[in-house]
Amino acid sequence: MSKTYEYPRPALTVDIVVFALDEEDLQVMLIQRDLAPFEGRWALPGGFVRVDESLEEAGRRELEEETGLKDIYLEQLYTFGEVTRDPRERVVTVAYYALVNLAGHDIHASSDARNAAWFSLNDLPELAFDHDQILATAHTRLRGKVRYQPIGFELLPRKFTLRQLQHVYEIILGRPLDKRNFRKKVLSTGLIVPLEEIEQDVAHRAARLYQFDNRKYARLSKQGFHFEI
Amino acid sequence: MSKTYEYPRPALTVDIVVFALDEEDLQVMLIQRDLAPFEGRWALPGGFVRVDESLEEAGRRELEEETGLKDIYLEQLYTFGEVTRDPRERVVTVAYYALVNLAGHDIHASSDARNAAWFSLNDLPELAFDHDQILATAHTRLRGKVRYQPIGFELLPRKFTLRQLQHVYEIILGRPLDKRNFRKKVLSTGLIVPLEEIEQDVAHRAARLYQFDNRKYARLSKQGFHFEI
DNA sequence: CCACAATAGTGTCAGTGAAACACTAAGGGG
DNA sequence: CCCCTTAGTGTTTCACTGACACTATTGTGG
Repeated sequence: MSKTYEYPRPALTVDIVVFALDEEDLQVMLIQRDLAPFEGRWALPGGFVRVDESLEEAGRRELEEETGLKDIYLEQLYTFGEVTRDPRERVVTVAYYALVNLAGHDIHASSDARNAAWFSLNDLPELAFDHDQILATAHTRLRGKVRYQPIGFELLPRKFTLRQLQHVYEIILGRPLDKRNFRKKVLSTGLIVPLEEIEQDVAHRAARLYQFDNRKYARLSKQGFHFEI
Repeated sequence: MSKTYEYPRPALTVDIVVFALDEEDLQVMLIQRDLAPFEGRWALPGGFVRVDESLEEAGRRELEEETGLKDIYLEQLYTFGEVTRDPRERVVTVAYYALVNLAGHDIHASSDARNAAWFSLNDLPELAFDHDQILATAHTRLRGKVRYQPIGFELLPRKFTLRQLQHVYEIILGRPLDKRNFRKKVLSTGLIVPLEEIEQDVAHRAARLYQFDNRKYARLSKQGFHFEI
């Protein structure tokens, strides 16, 4: 299986920043390393790109192998290629970020028996390699992107209340939003459709459930529509 | 110099989309290939990443080797890694885009004796590999980015008239802008400072020259300032 | 069953920014 | 000196943003 090349090549990996949301704040999925270097440190899930799979395929495969997550929103973030970012040898990594809703997915211990866990962005352990930098880049991108692309929905279940949606935006943007203005703006896009359903098992007036209209968004996007919160 | 690895590795390259502007439209720098595959076809400048240089260093090195361009605005675009994008073997490429002003740089034939030339985006030859896709991605990014980051200046000489600046925006955005509104908006940022100088050798009333205040922009950026046209 | 607690849901007004719009000023060329 | 070309300048209208407070509904507990 070994292979010889005329010139030395950097190793190529993918790393994935998986974001989720709980009541309090943004969470990120980390894996505890069981090998040197950085043994015992927490790191982003990821691994080597095989020669017969695309970068995104590699990202999805590694994510499922290490955390059990699949069928999630995944987008390329940036490629990190500083010469010394890995102490062993030259490693270039293509970073992706992913958004999941905590309720919809089981996160299980990885197949490699490594430890996988969610961490609040406000309470992170020290990370291996340059993963703190990758994470910071992902966080910045998320904050920027959420304002002009409808990706907030990826962090929620398919049916959600406007309160939940506002909460998503408040946590990502890091500031409170006005309820009435938020509802006006969101509904005025026509992309959030009300359902004939209300939330269940709450100890107060139940809120109406809404759903994001993906097809309408796809149609509008092609016409140069510009979503904005 | 050859090297053996336990597992096969994709080759890693960088490709650069260099934009410039003439009176009419956006131009891109292409190189005519003198080797198979796609011999004789036009392609983006680029080449292999060495193990002892970062990705951006590789991009700048290749660009200077192949086109003579240096000290220009360069930013990472996207990493393309489809399995079959190169017919020879698995090649992953980190794409960058660059902005230059035509007047300020000499573009010379490459050291590899390959042919380098500017092409209008509206009149492109067929490109090698997936370079048409890379170019399209770069064009989209440029159009998006120009609206909320002051990169339009990179396409102009250091001293420019407001007419020239408006022209840059009109060509990138692909639509005419109102002269008075444009001037108001641009000047209201305080980042474009008037000089005690006017343009020379024009057959009509000469316009005042302006200059972008990089230091002020850097200062404002840190404070979360949001440039927008 | 009634009072309370908790969240859902709704409209207006003021201020700000965006877009539309046309004329006078300056300078070179013939 | 007339003409051509581009520079340079303000106002008004309209739409959108942000600030702001009360009533409605439902479950809980005494």
